[in-house]
Amino acid sequence: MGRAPCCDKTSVKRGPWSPEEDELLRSYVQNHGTGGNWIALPHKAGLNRCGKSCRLRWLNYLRPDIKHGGYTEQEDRIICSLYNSIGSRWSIIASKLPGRTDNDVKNYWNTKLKKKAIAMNQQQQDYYHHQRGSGGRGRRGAPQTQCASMHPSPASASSAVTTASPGDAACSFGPMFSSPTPLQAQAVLARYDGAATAPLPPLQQQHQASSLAQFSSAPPPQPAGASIINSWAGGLAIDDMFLPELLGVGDFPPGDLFGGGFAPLLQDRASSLQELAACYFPNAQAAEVWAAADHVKPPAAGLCHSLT
DNA sequence: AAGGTACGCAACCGCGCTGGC
DNA sequence: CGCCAGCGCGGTTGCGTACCT
Repeated sequence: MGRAPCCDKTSVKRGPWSPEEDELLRSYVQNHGTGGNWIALPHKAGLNRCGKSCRLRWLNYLRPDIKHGGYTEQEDRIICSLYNSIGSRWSIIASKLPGRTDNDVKNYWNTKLKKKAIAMNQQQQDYYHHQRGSGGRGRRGAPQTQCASMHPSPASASSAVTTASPGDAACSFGPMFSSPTPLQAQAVLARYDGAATAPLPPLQQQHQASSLAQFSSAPPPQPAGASIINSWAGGLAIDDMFLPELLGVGDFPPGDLFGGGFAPLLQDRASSLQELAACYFPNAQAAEVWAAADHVKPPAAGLCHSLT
């Protein structure tokens, strides 16, 4: 037996909204608010629509502060960085972009940004192979490609797999990465947020120290031919993985990072790192609580407030 | 100019979570 | 404590339009 539908789909209108319906919904919400009950709202507003449909229409289209299109390079970078770090949690990513909705960000990623990232990855791989082929020393540690940075965490692995097209082979989003463990995330947070945060309990300090040591250690030797992709477990810290993209700096070849046109927006590396860490947890204590709860994903509430 | 194809986006679907009872 | 209605989210679908042949 399946889940009961939220409304009688045979008796409510579906499909595109008419301007009249938009106006009805807009005026009702502006005058009365949602009343905390979207299911009852369409009846009160005189709309022959499902409550969920009304909610979606309002949140994604009618809300007064909504922006459509015209994504800036800064927004691109925020999306890419957050996608890399937390996966396809569009509502969280969208919450960092004023005026953007999760649906909008999701569509933008799926239709434009992902291709951009894939193209850049290919460019970087070509560059890397060229460097190796020409006997260059290569870059510090294992080469970090845009592709690597574009791999979502396993939190989104399933969706990433389903949305990847066959043509994505050059950057096949797959479950290649293991997420940072809660303690690792905490360690990363503490690494950049340390001075301003309260000391951890002794046991947590011990765990954090070992986690940090593991997390921050140099990557193990990469087997030939398998060196492109690094993993959390391989020793890449958050900043190593995608901070250069966010900052638009680092030892990346010219021309990468979406054409290299991203001027550094965050000049101060330390504060940038803190902002990124804050995308995971509001503070070290929150990270600790989360770690103690052994959650798989960072908590949805309170994320990334520093970027808003 | 017409038909086919690709793309972008709005909307829908269904599941997990949460809070009230 | 369990149930259930409602909410919120991510994934998917389908339609309109732009572009190509």
